[in-house]
Amino acid sequence: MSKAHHRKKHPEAVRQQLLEVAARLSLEKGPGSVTLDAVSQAAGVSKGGLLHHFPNKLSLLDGLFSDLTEKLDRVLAEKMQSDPEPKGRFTRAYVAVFFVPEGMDDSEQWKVLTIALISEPHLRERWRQWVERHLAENIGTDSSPDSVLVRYAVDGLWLADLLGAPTLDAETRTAMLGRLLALSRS
Amino acid sequence: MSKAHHRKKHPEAVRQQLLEVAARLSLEKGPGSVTLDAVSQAAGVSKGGLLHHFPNKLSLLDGLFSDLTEKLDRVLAEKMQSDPEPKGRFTRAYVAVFFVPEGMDDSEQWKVLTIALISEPHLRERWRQWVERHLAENIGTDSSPDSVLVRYAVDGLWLADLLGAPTLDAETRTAMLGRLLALSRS
DNA sequence: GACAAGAAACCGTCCAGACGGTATGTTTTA
DNA sequence: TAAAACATACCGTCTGGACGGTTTCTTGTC
Repeated sequence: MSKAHHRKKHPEAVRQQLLEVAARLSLEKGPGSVTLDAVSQAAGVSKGGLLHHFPNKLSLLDGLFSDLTEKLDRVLAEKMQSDPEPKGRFTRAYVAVFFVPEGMDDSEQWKVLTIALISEPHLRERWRQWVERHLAENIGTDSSPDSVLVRYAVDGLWLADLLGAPTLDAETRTAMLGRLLALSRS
Repeated sequence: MSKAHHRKKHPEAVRQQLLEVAARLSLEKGPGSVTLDAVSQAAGVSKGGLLHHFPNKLSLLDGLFSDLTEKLDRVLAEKMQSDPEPKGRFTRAYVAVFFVPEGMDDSEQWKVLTIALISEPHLRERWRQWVERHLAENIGTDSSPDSVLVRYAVDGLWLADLLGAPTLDAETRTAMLGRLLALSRS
């Protein structure tokens, strides 16, 4: 540490920075704007540097996917641990993660996942596996029709946010949150 | 009319064909594969021909958007007319259109809308207006929290389908459909 | 701890192909 | 015959990625 003035190398930080930039670009200017040039430049790295960390574009997107789902898994696990009631535990964690007021920085990053998923058919298979895995892991506690419905509703609101549809007023939003949580326990 | 043997030109048909091809390509190979070359070739038209109907790529996507939303409006209006109960009428039409078993040809085409929407920031504004308009038109009958929730749930299932998530079994699906319709009336 | 030596991190340039779009035809229709 | 409906040829730019360098880090050896 503390050799900042020596311009020490921080490969892991650079890698992370590249992923973050890719995510931000995709979110702000659409997935079409995620080019090797744009990403590397915005990350303050040369294109060669980028291609050192990610040998091709697909592996960059793949890395982004892994990064995001790993983070997501951690957050979900965290929320689930602090929930005393087993029934609907996963669903409530899901709600807590995705059903948040706009602008919460955390929520922004998951949006990228959806965008990447839709624009890259290749990633869909990985997503399918993610869903399948979590469904199987929580099959005892979160497979009631109501739980399923709750998660779908969250996804819907999620999508609406992503597409910039008119925002719900805070009141309705709170009411809906309560209802969703209630349904997760029924 | 009836000059079919003369190989008459059908500009309107060509235009439609171009839109259909663009939609199919976007759905099957991702929005990135929607290029002027690919679309025109797959539609059996030269690139110049395409650019005659749509002076640039944006106007092609814009045309696709208009085409799809107009069709959607027609279908929704149709469903609403054959629904005797005013309360939740729009929501039920929405459910009927989007909550259908996979493979129904009609549902495929709406998927393209979502894909285009996500990948083209420019179209999002038009979408916002579409949503706003329909929300305003049905504000008396379809603005209860439950109606909103139903529509979001449909959107969620919709997104799951789009991302190729594991399909619901027919049983659960039917049950959910019933529940959604019930909620639209509450 | 000095130092060689290889590995990892990163840079800059170049290229082939794809892409959106223009300019200019030719045929068909009204 | 004028305009609409196409086709053909072409251009400038961008993009993914290959490649050969240079710098920095790590590791083994004495």
